[in-house]
Amino acid sequence: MEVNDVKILLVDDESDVLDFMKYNLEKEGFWVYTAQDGLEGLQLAKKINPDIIILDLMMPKLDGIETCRELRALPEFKNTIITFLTARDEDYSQIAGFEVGADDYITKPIKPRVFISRIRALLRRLEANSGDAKLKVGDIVIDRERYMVVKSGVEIQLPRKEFELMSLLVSKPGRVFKREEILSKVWGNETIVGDRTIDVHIRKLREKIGDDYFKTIKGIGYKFDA
Amino acid sequence: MEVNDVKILLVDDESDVLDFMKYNLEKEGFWVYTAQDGLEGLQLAKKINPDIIILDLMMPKLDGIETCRELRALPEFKNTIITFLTARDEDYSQIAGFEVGADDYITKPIKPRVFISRIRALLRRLEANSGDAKLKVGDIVIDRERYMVVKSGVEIQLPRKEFELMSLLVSKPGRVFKREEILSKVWGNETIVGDRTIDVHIRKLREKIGDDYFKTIKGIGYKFDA
DNA sequence: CCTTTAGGTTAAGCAACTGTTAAGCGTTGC
DNA sequence: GCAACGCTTAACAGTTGCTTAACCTAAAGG
Repeated sequence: MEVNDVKILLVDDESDVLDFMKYNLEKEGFWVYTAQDGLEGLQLAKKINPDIIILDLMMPKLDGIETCRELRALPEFKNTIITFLTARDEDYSQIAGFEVGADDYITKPIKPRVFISRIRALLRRLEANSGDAKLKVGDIVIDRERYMVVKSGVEIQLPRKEFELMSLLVSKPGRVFKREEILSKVWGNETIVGDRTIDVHIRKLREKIGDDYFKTIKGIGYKFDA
Repeated sequence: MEVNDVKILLVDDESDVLDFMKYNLEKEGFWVYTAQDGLEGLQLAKKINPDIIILDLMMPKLDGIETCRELRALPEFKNTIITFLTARDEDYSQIAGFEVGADDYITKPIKPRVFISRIRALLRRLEANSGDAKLKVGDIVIDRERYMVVKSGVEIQLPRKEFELMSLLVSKPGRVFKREEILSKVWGNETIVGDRTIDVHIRKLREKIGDDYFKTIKGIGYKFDA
C-alpha cells in the first residue's frame, strides 16, 4: 500500500490538535480527514472507509470509547486500525479502551517525529494484516479472503457464482464488461450456458445488493457503479 | 512469526520507562501494549494475549513476582515469555523471579540497541521453543506443543487430524480455506481420501468446540470465525 | 406505432455439495 | 486378545445453488 493510498481519519474536538496532526500527516503524504465529534467521525468513517482512525477520548456527543465500540460493531471496520488519543496520565482508560477493541494509544502532547513514526508503525501492522484481498468501492467492501460482501456495515453471504460475478464487476467500477467476457471469466471458456443465465444472476445481485449498483448496457453487457 | 504479529506487553509504573521501551519497540514494528501496575497488566494480558510480557519488579498493587505467578497459573500463559525489568544490582530478586517462572531479566538503564537485540533474542527463543506454538483467537487458544485447545480456560483434547484441521483454520480466522487446500495441508499432497472425510472431521470439531465457530462456504470450503 | 430485439422475471427441475450416521479397519494400551 | 480410540468410507438424507424454459417488459428503429 502506497502512502498516498492511506486514508487517516482524525476525530478530536480541539481544533489545535486536529490542525497539528493534519499538518504533520499531510506533509508525509497521507490522505487526512477530520471530524470534531464522535457522531461526525462515525458518519465520515462510513463514507470514506479510512485505514486508520485516531479518536480523542474526551469528546462531546459521543466519546472515543463509544465511537470505537460502534465502529467495531460494523464488519467493515473489523480490520481498521483504531487508536486513541489521550492526555498523559489518563491511563485509567486504557483497559476500557482495549476492551472495546482499540489497537493503540497515543499520548499527547507528542512530538511530530514521534507521532509520525508511531503512525508508520501502525501502518506496517496494517500491511501485514491485510493481504491484497479486499476491494473497496464507496460503502461496499468485497473481501475475497472471506468470500464476503460488506455493504454499509452489513455482511452479505453470496453463493459462489454470484460472488464471482460481483467480484468481477466491482474489480473495475464503471467499466463495462461484455457478456462474453463475463461468461469466460466467471463460467470459464469451456462451459456453455444459456442466454438468460447471466441475467438471472444479475437479478439476484440487484435483489441482494441493490438495484442501482448494476447497470445494464444494452447490447453490450453490465457494469458496476456506486 | 512476523514482527508485525508480535504483541509485547509492558508493565511498569514509571511512565518514562514505558515510553522509552514502547517507542523503541514500535520503531521496530512490534505491537506494544502498556499497563502501569500488576493488576492492570494482568487484565490487559488476558485481553490481548501477548507473546512477550515485560514486568517491572517494583510496582504498586501487584508486584512483578506476584503478577508473574498469577500469569503462569493460567494455562494460556504457560508458554508466554515473561521477562523482568529490574534496576542493576537488585539481584536478590533474580532467584525469586526464576522460581515463579520468569524467562529472562533485563536490567535498567539499558541502551535502545541493547534492549532491542535482547527482545529479538527472546523472540528467537519463542519461535524455537514452540514453532508457532500458540495461536490465540478470542477465547480460544491453540497450544501446538501440547496438542491442546483451550476454550475459555477449559482444556480440550483433540485427536491429531481434528487438531491439525482446527489449527489450520484458526491460523487465519475468517479466511476461507478451500477443500483442496485443507486436504493438502492437513492430509498431505499424496494421500487421497474421500470427499466426506473433511466433513466428518468438521462435524466432530463442531461437536466439541461449538457449532458457531466453523462456517461452511458452499462450493469453496470452511472458515473459522468467533 | 408497430416490430424487433435484448433484457427482466419467475418457478421448476436438476445437479452439486454438504451433513449425518454407522460400520469397518487398523493401532495402541491394558 | 479385548477394549478403546482414531480415521476413513459408504450410503443416504438434506440443502442449496444453478440453469433452463416460458413468458413478460422496455427500448430502439423504421
